[in-house]
Amino acid sequence: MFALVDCNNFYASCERTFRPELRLRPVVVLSNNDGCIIARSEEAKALGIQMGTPEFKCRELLKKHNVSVFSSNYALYGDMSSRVMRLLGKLAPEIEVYSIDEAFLDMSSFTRFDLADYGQHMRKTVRLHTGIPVCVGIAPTKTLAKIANRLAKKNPHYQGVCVLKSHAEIHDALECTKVEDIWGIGRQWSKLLQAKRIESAADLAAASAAWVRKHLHIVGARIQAELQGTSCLPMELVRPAKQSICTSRSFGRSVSTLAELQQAVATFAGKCAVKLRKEDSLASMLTVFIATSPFDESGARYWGTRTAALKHPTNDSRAILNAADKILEGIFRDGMVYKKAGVIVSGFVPRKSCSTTLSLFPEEEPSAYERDARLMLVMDSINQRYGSGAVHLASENSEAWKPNQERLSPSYTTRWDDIIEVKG
DNA sequence: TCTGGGGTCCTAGGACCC
DNA sequence: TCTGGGGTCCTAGGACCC
Repeated sequence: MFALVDCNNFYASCERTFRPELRLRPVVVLSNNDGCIIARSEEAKALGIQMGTPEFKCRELLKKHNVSVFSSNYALYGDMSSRVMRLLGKLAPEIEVYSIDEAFLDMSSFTRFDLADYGQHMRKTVRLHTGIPVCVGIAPTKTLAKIANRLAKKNPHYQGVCVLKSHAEIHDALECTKVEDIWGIGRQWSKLLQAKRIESAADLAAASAAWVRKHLHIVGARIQAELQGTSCLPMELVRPAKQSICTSRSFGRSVSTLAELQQAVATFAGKCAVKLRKEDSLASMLTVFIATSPFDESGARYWGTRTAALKHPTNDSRAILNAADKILEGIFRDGMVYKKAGVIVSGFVPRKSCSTTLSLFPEEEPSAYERDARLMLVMDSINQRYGSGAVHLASENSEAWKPNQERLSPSYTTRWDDIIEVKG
């Protein structure tokens, strides 16, 4: 048996934990640049505010109902997440942290427990120690646990915990779940399935396996098997190493000149390099993209992207910034109004496999590689101590290219300055 | 006026190898 | 007219997730 523990309205709940007067009040959290609504409290959902709506489109509604609106505060959510996960990790022998707000737990050894009771115990524990409300779904496969969790959230009579164990329980749950609400079935596949009159999860479980294999490929075949109760998706206990790292940003304003884009791309490339060093790996490929707004009907549209191999695998900020700048010059088109840009590093090789070539003359000066690595180490440690951006390459400008966050809450749990501000 | 950011996996097809 | 069999690697594109 697998349990899926999922935090309710996670970002909104994080904000509310530190503002108890907002309990029972509508709260929403915005995406970067304060663009779209990405989290809503139950009260905000009840007002009809949809997930992903641009803020400007429901500004009136937000104002009319005195909704509390927050910019997204990832320092806060990340820290609250790790507190929740630490607690969950103690409640089961194995945990897979699936996303910032959900985790799978291995319940296979809990045969002597009443699983619903234990689910309640988990909920109470997390609520007591973090203030975050969670729901629990328990079932024989991960996909069914997802469905159980959804039912626990939707139907109050479950009181936050839904266990699907017997054949009948599972069948009833599949009957009342639409295909588009199954984990792994997105918009395109829903359309395809509905056209074939496959409308509920029960329909999909009963559909022709050959048809599913042909049209939804191996991924869909696995989903079907999981719905039928055959577990295909095992617990993943260690986070697999990243295969790519991306830093991208929509601009709060229009950008047209190469010089401006160069500064933006240099800034994003610098952030990629820092993330890369944190992962302790080297990248061998670099992608830069620049784009006009997909929503602007008037101007010319353009999506420019190019990937290039780096001369040597590296995580050196200077090498990555230089290469990114060259790519940018190749894809830049004059006369466009750019709204977004990004840098992706990929083709990772572990650092250890590259730096171990021993020098024949160890008394000599350190190799260029070691010297560069030390320089980056010094940069990172200065920034760690005095705040990121304390030292940076001249072409970077984090201040100029950071997203708009006009309604940012204090980082209550990760910044001393912000805690003092709360007291004051 | 104003529309997020960061990921993964799979398939198909082409180039190339012996 | 007849034209093998079995691979790998790479890339683009399409689907999905939170």
